[in-house]
Amino acid sequence: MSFEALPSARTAELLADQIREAILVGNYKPGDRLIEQELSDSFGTSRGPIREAIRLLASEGLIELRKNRGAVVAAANFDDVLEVYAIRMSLGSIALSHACHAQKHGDLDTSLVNKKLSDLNKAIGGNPFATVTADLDFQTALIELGALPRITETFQRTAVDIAVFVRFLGIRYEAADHQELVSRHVAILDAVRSGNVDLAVTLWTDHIRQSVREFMRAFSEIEIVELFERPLMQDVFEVENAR
Amino acid sequence: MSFEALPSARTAELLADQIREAILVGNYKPGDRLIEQELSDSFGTSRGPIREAIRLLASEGLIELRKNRGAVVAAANFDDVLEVYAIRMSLGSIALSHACHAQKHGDLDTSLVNKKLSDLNKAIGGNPFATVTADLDFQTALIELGALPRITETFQRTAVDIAVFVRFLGIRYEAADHQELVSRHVAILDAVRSGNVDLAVTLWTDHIRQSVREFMRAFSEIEIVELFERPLMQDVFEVENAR
DNA sequence: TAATTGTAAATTGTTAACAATTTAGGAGCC
DNA sequence: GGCTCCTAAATTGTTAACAATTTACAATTA
Repeated sequence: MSFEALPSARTAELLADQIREAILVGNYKPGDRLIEQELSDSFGTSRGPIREAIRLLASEGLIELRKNRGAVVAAANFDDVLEVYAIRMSLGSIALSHACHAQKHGDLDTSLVNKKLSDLNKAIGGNPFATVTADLDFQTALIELGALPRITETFQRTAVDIAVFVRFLGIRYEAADHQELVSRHVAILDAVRSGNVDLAVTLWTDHIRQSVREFMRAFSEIEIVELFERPLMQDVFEVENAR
Repeated sequence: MSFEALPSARTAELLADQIREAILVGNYKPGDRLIEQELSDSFGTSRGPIREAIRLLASEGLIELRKNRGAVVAAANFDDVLEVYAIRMSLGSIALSHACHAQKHGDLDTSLVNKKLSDLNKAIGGNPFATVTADLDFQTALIELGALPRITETFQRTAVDIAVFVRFLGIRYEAADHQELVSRHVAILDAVRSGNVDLAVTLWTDHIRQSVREFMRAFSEIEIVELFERPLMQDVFEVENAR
C-alpha cells in the first residue's frame, strides 16, 4: 500500500503512517507494546498527536487498545486469512461489475490503475515486501474503478491485513509467481476495459482463489488441512478439493 | 443499534455514544458543526476525550473532519443507499453460510439473536426510530452468528449508515411492514438453525432486495427511476424490473 | 454596491503538567 | 520455594494553557 500524504494530511496521519511503516517493516512485532512517551520522543512531538495516531491504527485493526494498559501490535491470525480474502472476493466483484457498467457509459478513468500497474512491474524483482505492497496498491486502484467509496474503503482496510499476513506469517513469493500474477491482473483490467461484467467477475474470483491457494502453500500441510476444514469461502474449497 | 457500554468502556467511547445518539436523534443535522469546546462544556469533560470521540465517529463515517476546520455531521447521500445495501447483502451471505456450517458442527449459540428478536417484537408499535434500531440490532446479531469478526464489524458499520438514511432521508415504515419484516427475519433464523445454507442465503438476499424496495418506495417516482438506472446490485434490478 | 483588506474573535492543534491506574519487584509470611 | 501484600516506578488518562489557523465582520477602496 502507498502511504503517501493525503491532500492536506494531518500530523496524526503522518505519524500513523510512520508507525504503521515501522510495524510492517518489522521494528515492532505482534504483542509488542507501543508506549506513547517512547513514540513521542522518537518522533519529536508530544503525546497528544501520538495518541491520535495510535487510535487511527487501532481503527485499522493493526494494533489493539486495552483500557489503561496501552496499545499492542495485533497478532496476525491464521483464522483471519480466509475471512479477509472472502471480503476481498465479494466486495471486489461488486466494484468490478460496477466499473464495467461505468465503462459502457464511457466514464471510466483508468489512468491511476495504469500507473499502479507500471509501478508494480518496476517493483518486481526488488524488495519482495515492496512488491507485495505494489501488488496491493494495484488491486486497490482496480477496485477504485467501481467508484464506490464505502466498498473501496473497506477493501483498502483488508490490504493492511494482507500486508500483516505477509510480514508476520512469513509468506514468500517467487519471481515466477509475480509474472503470472501480473498477467492475471492485466486480464482483469482488460475485461473491465471491454465492459465484460461476467468475465471481469470470473477472473477476479479466480484470482482471489489462486491468491488464497498460493498463500496456503506457504504453510505446512498440517496447517493447510486445518484451515481448509473450515467452511468459509466454499468456492475456494471446491476448487481446492478438485485439484 | 444498541450503543451500550462495552465490557470496559473508555470514556471517549461513552462520549461518542452520546454524540452519535444526539446526531441520530436529530439534535445535530448534516452539515452542522461539532465544536469541541461546546461539546466538552455540555458533557462536563475537557476537550481531549471529546476530540477522541469525534475521531471515533469520523472513522464510522458519521461525521467528516476538515483539517483545522473542525468536524461536521456528514451528509446522507442517496447514492450511498444501494452501496450500503450491496455490502450488507454480500457480507451477510458469507456470514450466514458460515453460521449454517457452524450449526452443522453443533456449535451455534442463538441466545443473543433470540433476545434481539424479542426486543424487536417489543419495540414494534412504539417509537418508529427505535423500531428501526431494534431491527438493525437483530440483523447484526444474526450476522454475528457467522463468528467472523471482520465481517461482523464491517456489517455493523453499515448499520450506522442505515440509521442515518432513515433519520435524514425521511423514511417511514408502516406497522404492517413491521410484522412482515419480523416473519422474514424468523424465516432466515430458522433456516440457519436447520443448517440450510442455500435457503438461508436465498432468504437473506431476498430480504435485502425487499428492504431496498421498501426504502425506495419512500421516495418520489423520479428519485426511484434515477436510482434504479444505476447499475449497482444487478440482483435488485432484475427482481424490480420483473415486477 | 461589490470586492478587498485588515483585525479581532472563535476554533482547532499542540504541549506540558497533573491525576489515576497498572505494572514490577521485593519484603514478609506460610 | 511459593504465595500474598505492599510500595515505587512506569504508563495511560485528563486537564488547562498556549500556539497556530480559520472565520466573521467591519473599514476601505474602486
